Amino acid sequence: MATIKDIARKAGVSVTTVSRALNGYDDVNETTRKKIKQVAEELAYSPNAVARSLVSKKTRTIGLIISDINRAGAKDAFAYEVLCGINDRAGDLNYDLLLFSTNPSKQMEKSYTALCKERNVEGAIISGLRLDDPYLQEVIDQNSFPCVLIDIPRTGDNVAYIASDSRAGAATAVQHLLDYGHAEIAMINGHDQAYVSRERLAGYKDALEQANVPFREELVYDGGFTEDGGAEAMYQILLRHPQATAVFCASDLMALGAMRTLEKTGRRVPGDISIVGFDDINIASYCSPKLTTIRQDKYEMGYRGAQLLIDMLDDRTDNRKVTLGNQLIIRESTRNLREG
Amino acid sequence: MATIKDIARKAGVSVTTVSRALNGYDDVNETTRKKIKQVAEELAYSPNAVARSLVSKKTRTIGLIISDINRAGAKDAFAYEVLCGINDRAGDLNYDLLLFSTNPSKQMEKSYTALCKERNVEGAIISGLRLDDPYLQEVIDQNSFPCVLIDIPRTGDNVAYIASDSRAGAATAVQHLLDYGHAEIAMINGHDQAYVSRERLAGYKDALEQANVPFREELVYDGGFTEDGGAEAMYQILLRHPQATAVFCASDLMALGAMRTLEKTGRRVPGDISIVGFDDINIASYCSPKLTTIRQDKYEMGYRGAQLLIDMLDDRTDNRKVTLGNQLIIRESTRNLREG
DNA sequence: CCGCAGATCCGAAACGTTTCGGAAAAAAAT
DNA sequence: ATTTTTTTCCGAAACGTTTCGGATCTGCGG
Repeated sequence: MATIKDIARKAGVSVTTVSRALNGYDDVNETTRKKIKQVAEELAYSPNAVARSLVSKKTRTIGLIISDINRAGAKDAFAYEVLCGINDRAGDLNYDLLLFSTNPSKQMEKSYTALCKERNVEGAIISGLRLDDPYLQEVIDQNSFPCVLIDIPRTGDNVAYIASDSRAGAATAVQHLLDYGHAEIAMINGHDQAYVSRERLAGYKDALEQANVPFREELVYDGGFTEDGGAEAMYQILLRHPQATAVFCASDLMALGAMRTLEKTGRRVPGDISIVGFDDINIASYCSPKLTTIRQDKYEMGYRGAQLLIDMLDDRTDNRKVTLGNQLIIRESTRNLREG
Repeated sequence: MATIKDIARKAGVSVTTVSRALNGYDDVNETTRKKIKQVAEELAYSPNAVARSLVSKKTRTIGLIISDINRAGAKDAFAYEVLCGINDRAGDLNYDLLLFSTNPSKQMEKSYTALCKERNVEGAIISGLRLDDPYLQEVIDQNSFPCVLIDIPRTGDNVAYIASDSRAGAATAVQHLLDYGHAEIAMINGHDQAYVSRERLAGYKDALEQANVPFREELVYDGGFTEDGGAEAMYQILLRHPQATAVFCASDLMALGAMRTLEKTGRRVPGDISIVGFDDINIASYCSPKLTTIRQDKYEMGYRGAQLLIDMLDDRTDNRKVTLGNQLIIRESTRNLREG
């Protein structure tokens, strides 16, 4: 590996000059610059970013802590789409992404903060954390690097977040069912350590209240955000609330599980029961019946999240909260009881 | 940011001792070690990985060049699943992942080799490259870091690859159609700069030859690996080869496109035409009819690819080629003409 | 001929670690 | 009491860059 010193020696100049020549400073004669560049070429010189970072204190790297990058997350490609958004925006602005090996199986020995500090990333984007994550608070309190949280509404001096408006989205979903004349609407939620679950439950209540339908706690089940959990919750609903005509699911994956249960037990969707999901995952528009759902723009979350982080890095913003809107996509899984 | 020097000063020892104490060397008195650790704690010391890398020449980082991480790739989550596999294995072995910002829009100014060398990654995994990628050859010829290619069958001193056996997989798929009594089988391929396309075409020919069915070039169309491309290719097939009773698609996404065309034109799958795909993407088991396809274990590709790379890093293997088997998954999109 | 401005270059320090080769002190062996 | 070993420590160099503060040289106006 040729270094700047090798070039200096061979070109008969100092390392200072080589550095300045290669970095385009203007206090170096064009002839020497040519010469230096040529020598660099001959030696197949490649700058050492590690050494550079050490002195410049810049790594041009964004740390990524995405705890839901795993096999299970392949169906709803939530993490993936967020990642794509981040990757695209970061790429535009010439930042590389450092994906930390957060090992979910054995508990981590190092905090997220420690990881980021050690590696000198300039900022970090964190996604997929539970509210009870032991290291979350430390991230929020820390003050050494800017940080963007995805779907976790916490802010700090150095911490911003980007989230989709789960509450309004859920309200829209339930409103849609109410508009279609459904009165007894059950809900399959995720789990109570997810921010989005809390919000979606709140949205569910909002819509009911708006329509003067009393909220009944017993109509809400947790499906843990998994397909199997959704399927299981649906069984409970069928058993205990046979009068329910609609179910609002806090994720499409759980909605898919619920539909599986309904199919197995001979119910028709939306004939007997209407289903509305949340996310608009890819499968939603291919399954049968096609799923009515609330679309979240996950790519946009990543893209805007990366932008937000970089704005913070450059001190270009004081904004610490970004909320994205969602959209109701009506497909085939909901039935209008008021028509025929 | 407290450094090792600060600790040394405050603890009244040399930096050498601090370094050795913190790194668990045994030539330091346990009392001093305690003291040093305590001071480190007080100062909230966090080691600087950049400085460490500079001298140790190790970054414990694997470079990732995955050119198909983008929005379009969300449906077939190929890149995603591979990434998950890599992430899991790399995480187990305590490597972090550096995702390079390969900007596909504007042509890149730096080669993959240059990126990896500059950042001092210990090795790299490359996926999603076309055979005519201008920088591919350079990677293969380079000798400065080990590299694993995914689905690109090229090797070198420092370059290994992992691929799924596309040829055998394709042959199995076509064989399945032949077994079901189909005689005129069209094919929708990807594009000719993809290795897998070439292999799948070869597999298609293999199966035909095996069954003494003459290969007819005009039955093969390119769909560019996109859903729309598949839909378009299907129109061509319907128009020009109305006798075809089955289509083998080189990807599930194109198969989905083809089914869309068939539905629009009033054909029934598998009643009128049988379809078999390739990949087994998530949607394949949810769409209607459910898609018969060849399953590739993409997660496994990533996982084993990471393992292979790390083996190379540790000089633990001479193996430069890994091929994974595929599996025929029979669902609902193929009809057996021999029964009823 | 002097002084000065601009152009071009360089030495040395700094970034935060690791590690080599040895030194001082304490303990053990002779 | 002297030598040898062991334990514990440290100085200094090295990794490959950037950058600060000059130094040297050239040409020009006065």
